[in-house]
Amino acid sequence: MDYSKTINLPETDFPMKANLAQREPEMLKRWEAAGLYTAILASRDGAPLYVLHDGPPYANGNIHMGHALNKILKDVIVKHKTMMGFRAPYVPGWDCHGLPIELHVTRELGEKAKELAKIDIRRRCRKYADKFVKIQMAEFKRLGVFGNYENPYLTMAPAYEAKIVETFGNILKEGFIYKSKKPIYWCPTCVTALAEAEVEYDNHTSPSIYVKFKVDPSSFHADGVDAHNLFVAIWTTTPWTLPANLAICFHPEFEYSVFRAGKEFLIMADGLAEQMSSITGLALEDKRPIAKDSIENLKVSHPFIKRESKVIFGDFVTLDAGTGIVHIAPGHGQEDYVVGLKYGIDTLSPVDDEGRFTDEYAAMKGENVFDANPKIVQMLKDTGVLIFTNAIEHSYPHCWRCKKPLIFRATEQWFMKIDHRDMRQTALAETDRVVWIPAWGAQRFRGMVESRPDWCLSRQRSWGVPIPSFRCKKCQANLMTAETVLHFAKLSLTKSIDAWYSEDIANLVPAGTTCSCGGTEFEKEFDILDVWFDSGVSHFAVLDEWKELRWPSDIYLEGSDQHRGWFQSSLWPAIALRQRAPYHTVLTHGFLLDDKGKAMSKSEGNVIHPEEIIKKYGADILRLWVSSEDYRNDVRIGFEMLNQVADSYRKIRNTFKFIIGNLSDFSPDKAVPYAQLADIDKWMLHKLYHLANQTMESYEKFEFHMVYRRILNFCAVELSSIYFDISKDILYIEAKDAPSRRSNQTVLAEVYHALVRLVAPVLSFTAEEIWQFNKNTDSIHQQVYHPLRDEYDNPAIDEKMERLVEIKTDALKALELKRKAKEIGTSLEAELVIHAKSASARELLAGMADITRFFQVSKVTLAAEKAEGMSEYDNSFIAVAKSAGVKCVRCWNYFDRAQIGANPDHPELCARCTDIITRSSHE
RNA sequence: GGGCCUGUAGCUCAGUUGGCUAGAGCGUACGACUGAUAAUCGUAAGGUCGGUGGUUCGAUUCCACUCAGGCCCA
Repeated sequence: MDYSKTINLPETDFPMKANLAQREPEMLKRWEAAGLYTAILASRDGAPLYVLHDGPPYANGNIHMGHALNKILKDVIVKHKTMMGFRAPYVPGWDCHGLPIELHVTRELGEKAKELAKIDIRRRCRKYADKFVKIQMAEFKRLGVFGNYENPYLTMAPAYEAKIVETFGNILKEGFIYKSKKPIYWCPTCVTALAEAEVEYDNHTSPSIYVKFKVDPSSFHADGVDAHNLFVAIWTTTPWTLPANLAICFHPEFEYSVFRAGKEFLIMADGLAEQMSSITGLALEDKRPIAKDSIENLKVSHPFIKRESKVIFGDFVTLDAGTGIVHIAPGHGQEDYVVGLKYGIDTLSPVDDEGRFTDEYAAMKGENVFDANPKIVQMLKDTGVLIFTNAIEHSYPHCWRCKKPLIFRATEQWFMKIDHRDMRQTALAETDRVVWIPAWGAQRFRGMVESRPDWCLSRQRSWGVPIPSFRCKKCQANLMTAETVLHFAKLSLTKSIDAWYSEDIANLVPAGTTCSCGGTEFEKEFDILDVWFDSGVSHFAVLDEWKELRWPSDIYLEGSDQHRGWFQSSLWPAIALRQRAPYHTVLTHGFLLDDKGKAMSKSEGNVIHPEEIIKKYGADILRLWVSSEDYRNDVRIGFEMLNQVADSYRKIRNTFKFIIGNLSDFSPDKAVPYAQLADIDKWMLHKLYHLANQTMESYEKFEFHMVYRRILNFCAVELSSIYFDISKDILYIEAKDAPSRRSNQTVLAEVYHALVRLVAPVLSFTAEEIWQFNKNTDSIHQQVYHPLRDEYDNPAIDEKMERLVEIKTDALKALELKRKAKEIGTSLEAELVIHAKSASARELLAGMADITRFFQVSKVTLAAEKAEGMSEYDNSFIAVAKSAGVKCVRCWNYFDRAQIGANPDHPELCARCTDIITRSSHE
């Protein structure tokens, strides 16, 4: 007779094969149709709020793995907090203004771009950004990231733009904004400022000159040195910047000496003397080291303009070329500018928009700086301060558009003052108050806050929020007050920000605005705000404005590059206006690298796209992968890892399938009270209790890789390998409603309810699939974590089971030997004789009710002493023998012949199976 | 060149204040089962804890240097 129909095999249509690539999009449709995000928030009405404020990705291009990592992490946090019972809204945002988009648009337009008005460029940029917001939104949704996609925040939305202007106005009102000069890349041909990204490096031939700066004889004394013939030697490839020279810069740690060159004496770095000699042919003799304090005391004058050149120090000076002393023109070089700020040196830049000298260098007024180079060299020669000249070819910045060489030139820019009203101090205090994860973020951030210079807020571009400053036509004075800015902010709300470009200036300033000179006619200026300011005020524009949110946020979560970026650009406006940081916690993740630990780049050809992974594996695998990595460091990705994660996924999925299948005839009313459960059931609940607590704790600490680890281990070891394997003898074999079977099912149901929720923040699709498979009408994501009763916590049982599992481990080794010897196949064919080493373990074994089931053998004999034929293992002595008994064809256990077939109707069954069969056939 | 960070089995991660033969899961090999079956179970083999030097009775854990890699500056 075929008894296989009489056993309770797991029964379920829950598919083993996930087929995520197909099933997930269907799930997304259902979620969307059900308005799930809104429903989840509604289900948390009145609950405590948890605000994760989204850092806006740039609306340009498709998303990459970095985006996927970032958004999935955010989503896991939001879903976890929701499971914890919080109301955790998530408003995604996009950064829409800025150079990359403007460049894209203008490059596409080509020559036509020059003819288009700013407002037309802006219109095209807006359209372009809009397109990618939509694309990225769809991509984020596909990852299973829940959020308010109906009403996201866009930095180019009218209300947001108005908020940017308003915030700028408020900060101006508090006295943080000032205008000053700063050097930037400038194309004299196109008459425009250029951003770093628009600069192309190409070879260019420049004059290479060594120039001497005269030292005031009263400032230096040394035996054998004629102080009246003493010079500091410098080297430069831009003679035209010499009229703007205001200082010479030494390295604070290099060795410098006075060298005799004929009748003259030159000061330069020891390390470059030889190189200079060989280039210039100048013999440098009688080296006399010169100490740093002597250098500090030097008074040096400009080579051809009657003024002092200040002696300063900077560690950007190198020994690669030149003299080890750098000529400093703060108006014409980045390093010059920075070191100039430090020493309080003026930012002189006597060059106009077309690259011609101005009144400030009257001697060559109107002369193009590149044309002026040879003239300056000639003049240096005539004045007798030129040591040497030739030409060199080197890499030099060029304009991407006209391909002509660029200059670095100081222009008027708007700045936000950092050291105003103790803002830096307040920022540092706030830095200490914020929780940084990982902790080293605090140090890194602190260092940046301590040293950051004033924030240059203005850009000479088209695609951004205009700085509404204007000029008096009469006296040319610059006019911009809090009143005029706030007036425009209001106006932009009704008329759109583009009014700055389209409307007459008279309509944009408050009525009656008058310049101090009495002028009432104005003209607009067209600088825009740094896009970092746009996103930096998102906490005002979003947290204050969306009714479901609150200022400040609980957490910001971005890549660690944002320590310098968004975390800071968000901090300063917040400190300036509210004296506190807009976040309580700042969590950072590392960068995505390829499987060898190298950065991903197109040129390396090692880029993996999220789309690729979703197509091949599904979003849940990608999400599970994210959770498997310790994202606080850089994370590597490769197909080996993804395959591993896919294997883990299958383990978890099959665990659920097994549970579901074995619960097919179970309902809560059939549950068995805790007190009546068998030890192993209680043990399982104990393990579950701790798994749940530890998993939730790991979520709380944002250690998702520990969540992954714990759950996977639990599924593989506690459940699959131990509990399920042992329980099958009850679940399959016993009568459907046998108390032991109902006990198992009670435990399985608890495991199910706890586990499906614990897994949901990560495996969002699969958890929902499981949940809805079980005829639930709501979403798993509306649930809270399954509460487990404290009575499940049972350390005594745990201790006991631990000891028993140790013995079972021994037994498995013993059985494996027999299997290797081809004496047995399944362990049920074997019998064990066990003598545990410790008395306590012997006692435990003796007290076991289901010892053969636990060891999964047909017979266990407990020996009082170690006996002949036993082998030693870690915790016991064990002998294994092939059972001499007969197999019950139903339960597959082996019994003495006498115990089989007592009932003639069932000659091949053991007593237990006979009993089960006969009783069920009477029903 | 500077600031910060990372480097434990093939992979992903654990390793409490320095102290027993450095752990886990996965993968791999071999095997069992065929009543979780494109599943499940078992056993086993894998590590000079990036390298060198130092402190210490003793270091994966502390210090210095170094190599490789990352982020941010210059």
